[in-house]
Amino acid sequence: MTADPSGMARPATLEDVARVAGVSRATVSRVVNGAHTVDPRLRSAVEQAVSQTGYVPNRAARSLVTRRADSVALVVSERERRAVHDPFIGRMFTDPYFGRVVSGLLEVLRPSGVQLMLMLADDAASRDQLVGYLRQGHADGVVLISSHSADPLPEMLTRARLPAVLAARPADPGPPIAHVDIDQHAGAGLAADRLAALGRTRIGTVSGPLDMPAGRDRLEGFRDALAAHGIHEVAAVEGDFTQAGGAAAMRRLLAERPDLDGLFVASDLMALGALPVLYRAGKRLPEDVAVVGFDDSSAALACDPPLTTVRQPVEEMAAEMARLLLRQIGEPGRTVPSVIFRAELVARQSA
Amino acid sequence: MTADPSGMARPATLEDVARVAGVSRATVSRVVNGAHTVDPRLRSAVEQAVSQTGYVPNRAARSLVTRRADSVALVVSERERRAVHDPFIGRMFTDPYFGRVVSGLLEVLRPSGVQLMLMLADDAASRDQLVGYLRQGHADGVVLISSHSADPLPEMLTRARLPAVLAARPADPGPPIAHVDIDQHAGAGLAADRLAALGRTRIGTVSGPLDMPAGRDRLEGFRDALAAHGIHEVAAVEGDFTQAGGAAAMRRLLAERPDLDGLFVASDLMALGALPVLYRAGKRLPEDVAVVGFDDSSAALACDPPLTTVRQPVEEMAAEMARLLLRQIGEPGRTVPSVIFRAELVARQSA
DNA sequence: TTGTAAGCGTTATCAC
DNA sequence: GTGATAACGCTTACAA
Repeated sequence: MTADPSGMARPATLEDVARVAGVSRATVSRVVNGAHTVDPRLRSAVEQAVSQTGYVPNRAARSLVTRRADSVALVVSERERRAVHDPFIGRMFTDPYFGRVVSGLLEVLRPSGVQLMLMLADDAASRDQLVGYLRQGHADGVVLISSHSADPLPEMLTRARLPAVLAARPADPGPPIAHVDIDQHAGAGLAADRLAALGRTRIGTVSGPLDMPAGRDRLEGFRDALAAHGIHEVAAVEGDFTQAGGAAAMRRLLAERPDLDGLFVASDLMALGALPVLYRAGKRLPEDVAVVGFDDSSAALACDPPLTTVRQPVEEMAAEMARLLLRQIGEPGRTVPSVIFRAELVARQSA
Repeated sequence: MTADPSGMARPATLEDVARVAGVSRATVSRVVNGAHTVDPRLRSAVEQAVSQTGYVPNRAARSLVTRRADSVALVVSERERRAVHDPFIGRMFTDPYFGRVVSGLLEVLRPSGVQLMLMLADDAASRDQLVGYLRQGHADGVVLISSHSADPLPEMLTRARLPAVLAARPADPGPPIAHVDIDQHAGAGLAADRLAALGRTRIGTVSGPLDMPAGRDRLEGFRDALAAHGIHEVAAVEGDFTQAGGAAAMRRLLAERPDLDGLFVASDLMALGALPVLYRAGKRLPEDVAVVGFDDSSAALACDPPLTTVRQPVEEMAAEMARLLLRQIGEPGRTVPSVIFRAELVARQSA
């Protein structure tokens, strides 16, 4: 950063550093890459030259020869956008879940010097382009957040032999691809246990989309645990994991089961939409209706009263995804195991 | 994608395509880059060879020679993390605002074939590293979301002559750097107008952090407009733009001004935290207290009743940032103007 | 342990 | 209009 009077000088290259330090390019390269086979005296000369010139490696040049990008892509895969209703792309981006994933990924990626690229796939063309980029080594691997189980991307990534980790269990007849998830079935069971422990018997649930493994698993887990408590009848309506969808589903559920006293909403965000509907119907929480959510996202605290919910440690899970991905990138061919986290109930005041 | 029996074959290069098409590398490069100086017959031969081989340009190689990365960085700049309370980095990531920005940026960037990298700067070391990367051409420009006005990054980017656009007005004695913002002062005035029109006179406000231009401008704009309505006394407490902070500030405000009948909360997220505090104090909305928020984020709809608020078209603003940045990248040296959007009141049921 | 030199895949400057 | 050919900045055998 020192000798830069012209203001817009060309960034220093390995060659420049070598000249200043009085060694060869190769030696500088070794020092920069932390090789152990360098004379301590030369090393410190090089290190001084590096800071004197403000040298930073050119990633494009490095990438070209190493065939690694030192970056990974966070791919958000969505259904095709609905032209009219969604003026802007990426519904997922405004879900609190997304930010938590980013935070967890960066926690691990940053210390490793790996950059994070953000990509959106929402139709066949964008998926093809995406896989093309990745096959070119533009990114070394993929963390995939998929919003629907018919998504062809996991299959495409597997076939292209690209390191990838899914942010949820893949769809059932899917490729064997590493993923990080919580035990959705058991987690939903905790919600059932809670309602049963409170003596609630007239049970309803706003489920997630049933074409997503998470939606399906939570509904089944809830039902199974309820059955174990001797409750076999449960009114269920399908939501879409959005707040507005939660409100709409709640209205239908209430029409179907006006006397309900125990409610499981399969995501906090949907609960945020559902609660006002309950209030408008004259219900008090938790006296009239005990409500349990799912996620333990910021939406749970946004509820009034604060929502009792099933905690999903999204940041930790994302950090684990990053670790799995880096390992997979580091040891190509070796398949890494999936990791399933345990869910736990966070008791607050709604149930 | 056709001739790929080995599964993990080396991606096709320009050379490969040239061989298949029976032309030179240079011609293929011209076709790929859309040059007009190529014979239509050769062009179509090349195009066929491209799709036959599944060729995708290697960005690293291209970058190396063009000195452009065809990517921009979304930099989130935060104060140093507080070791104990924040187990994970990037508080900004979980703000609904962040997702909206991403969505708006991608809307413009994607069609331009420009990738988005996500970076976090939260201490001196990370800032230096960041500027180093960028000076190396690792990204062509920066969209900066800064969470505090003492942030040295705008200054650093300006000095390094890096194309950059700020997601808000820079701090007052700051570098002349392009930014996109709304007219915060006028926007907050709309909130004041609304409360005045409703006949409210015992006014309070939960402001944003006063060390941020947005926080300061909204408070001043609110006060100035109120004064124009003949209301000169207003109780103000400082919040931090988070939900928990909104709740805490609301408690202090209520202690100071228990009889208040008109409230302006400088962000919807803070309002989400403030409302339950009001309810617990026995206030009804909007009868006892009329409340106006700011942002028109998803949090406004999460409020019960739905929050009357000042709309900030974040997605559109982010799209504009992307456009400004691309223009700045395309015409180096030329400074682009800043863009100030108009705020508007969205009337719902809280005021 | 250090230096030399050969690429990595692309664009761009030339002659043709 | 097309084709050689020389960079771009780096890593990595291989030679010394």
